[in-house]
Amino acid sequence: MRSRVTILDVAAEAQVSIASVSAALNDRPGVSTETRARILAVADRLGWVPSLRGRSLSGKRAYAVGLVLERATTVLESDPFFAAFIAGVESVLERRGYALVLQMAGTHKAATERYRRMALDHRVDGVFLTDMAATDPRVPLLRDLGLPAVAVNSDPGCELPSVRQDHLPGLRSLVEQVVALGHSDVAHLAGRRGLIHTRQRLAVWRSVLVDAGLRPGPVVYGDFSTESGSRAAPRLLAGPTPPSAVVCASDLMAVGLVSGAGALGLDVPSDLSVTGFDGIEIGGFLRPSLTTVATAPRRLGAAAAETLLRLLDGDRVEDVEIEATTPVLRGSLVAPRPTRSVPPRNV
Amino acid sequence: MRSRVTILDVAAEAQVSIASVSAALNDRPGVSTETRARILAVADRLGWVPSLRGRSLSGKRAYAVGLVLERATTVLESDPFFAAFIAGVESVLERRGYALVLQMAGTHKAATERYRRMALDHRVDGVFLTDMAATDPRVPLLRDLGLPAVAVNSDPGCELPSVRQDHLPGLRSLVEQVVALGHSDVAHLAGRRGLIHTRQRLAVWRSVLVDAGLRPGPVVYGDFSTESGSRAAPRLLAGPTPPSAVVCASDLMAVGLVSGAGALGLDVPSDLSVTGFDGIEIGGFLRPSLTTVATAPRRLGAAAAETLLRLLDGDRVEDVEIEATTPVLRGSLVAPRPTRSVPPRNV
DNA sequence: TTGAAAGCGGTACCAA
DNA sequence: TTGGTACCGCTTTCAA
Repeated sequence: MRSRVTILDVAAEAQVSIASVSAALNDRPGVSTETRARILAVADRLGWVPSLRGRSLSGKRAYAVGLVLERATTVLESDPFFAAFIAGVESVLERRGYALVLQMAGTHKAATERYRRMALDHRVDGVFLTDMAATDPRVPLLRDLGLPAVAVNSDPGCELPSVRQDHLPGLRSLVEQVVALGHSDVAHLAGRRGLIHTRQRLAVWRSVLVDAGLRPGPVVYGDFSTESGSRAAPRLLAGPTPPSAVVCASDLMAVGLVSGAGALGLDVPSDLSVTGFDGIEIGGFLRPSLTTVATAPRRLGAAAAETLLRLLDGDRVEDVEIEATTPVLRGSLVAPRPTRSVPPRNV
Repeated sequence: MRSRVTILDVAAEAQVSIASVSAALNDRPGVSTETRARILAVADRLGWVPSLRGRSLSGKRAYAVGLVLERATTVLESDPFFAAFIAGVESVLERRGYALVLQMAGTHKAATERYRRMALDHRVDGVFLTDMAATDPRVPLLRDLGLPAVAVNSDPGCELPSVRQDHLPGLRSLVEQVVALGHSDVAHLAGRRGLIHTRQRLAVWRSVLVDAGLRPGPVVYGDFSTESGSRAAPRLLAGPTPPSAVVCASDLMAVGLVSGAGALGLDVPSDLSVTGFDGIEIGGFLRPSLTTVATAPRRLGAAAAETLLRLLDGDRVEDVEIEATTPVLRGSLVAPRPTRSVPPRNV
């Protein structure tokens, strides 16, 4: 683990001062073209790579950004957003020589502490905020800490620079499709309480139904996990007049709900239509295949990283909005069976 | 972003030298008990957190370790190992004040380059190696770079310190169960060629069948993705005498295979039994529920992190083996239908 | 037990 | 265009 070669070695070998080496490497003015060429050649020959440690201490930059994932481990393990988002972030960071520091926290409190430490010990230059809550305590925290941050899918009024993908169009169009098929009793399996997108999705679901002159069906909150979807089934479907369709706030919950419905003797889609949200790959391979709303976490990650880097560069940044979500109609959504309790008119 | 408070402030406030502050904070001898207490009290009052930058430069430690994930983005997005492994790693790192630097690479070559850079610019003190190939070029690379590393599920002969979870017991027991149910024509949907665990799983599948006096069925290689499982269906099942059971090297491929079989008019489990590997949560909620082998990526991650930290501390480390995998028998595996081509003896 | 001072590997200012 | 040099914030000798 000897990295014997430092800027001093390069300077000596090229017979210049370290100041010149630094300037040459960083493409700063003040070095003649030929000196610069000589220095770079020597650096290359010696295999010199500037040490991040020295550079960080001196330059006041960690060349790293942070992401704290805050959710229960079990949920996280199958989370569809996570990996794709990070892949998008990484694709941008890599080109700029930045690294991603990933941390996980099981609780709100733990996550707060991780952010605080990352800022205090200067491990990162900025962070991403995902899973935004309506009144998110991390926003004032980061302001106090002076740590640059980019919020992902935050509320429009959020004071932080934000990147967003509009959930509404895809979901709205999906629920409209549900209504168009003839469903009049449509329930909602919502996400975790308090999260912004949980509210957004609930609001859209409700508004489409109301606009269609229908009464919104029951709402049950889950936590995005398959397990929570399964658990929600009895509460959602056990009544005397169960809904004919359930719009779920995540694909995993939708899968769980299908499973839970099956345990109650209800078949999807013949007895019940179910839709998800996220567009996880596996949804297309299930039986029935899962109707859902396709999201683009990878592009969101890339946009978030670009915004954060721009912020760190001191550029003015504006909120970014990537293309909206789109509905994906598949087998788990069909027209409802004719209701038996309401006899046909022409009898 | 002013962290005005440095070791100098603490030293001044406590009226001691910075050397004493450093010694006190790091629990080193050479400071009297009362001086130490006073220093710590002042540090606490001032809210001083030692800067990683100064510490790293001086102490020759980055207090970070790296993980380069090397797989196609699409596969990664639904990878069941990934998130859980990282969660396990993080749970250990966090307690020691270490951070995880996560990088992604789409190709072998890109991954190699990321490892090289991480070592050369001293961003991390050590790395994890996952998805070990039989002759893994990263092993000599890291040796040359002098970067400490821990291998995950490597070959027994691997020169690197390793943590492993034995795949064999769970899979062996599962295949035995398949045979015991009466399947005599059992195929295998293997993982990516060249990976160590792909070979291991293939070998176990084969040996159980051979030991039972059966001829191993066809083998098709996939890439662990759902999509690849679906694509494998025709090759695996389209022959004149399709197998009655397929043992898959991953749950996602198993799900894809079930889907692909359905497209060929084959129902699981009535026409075909399918088993997976990994034990992803969603498997228990599918129809039919997925028979699989449960793995423990989280504990593997924790063990890997502990081993790596020990290695960085200069301690002697021995390979770690966590508890073996276990089979999980569920609905996708049933006894084969009586073969029609072989008439019952008692006719 | 304490403190002064020399690094660690860069960046950047200021003279020459 | 160059080189000398003072930091950046901490760790770690080595004297006092």
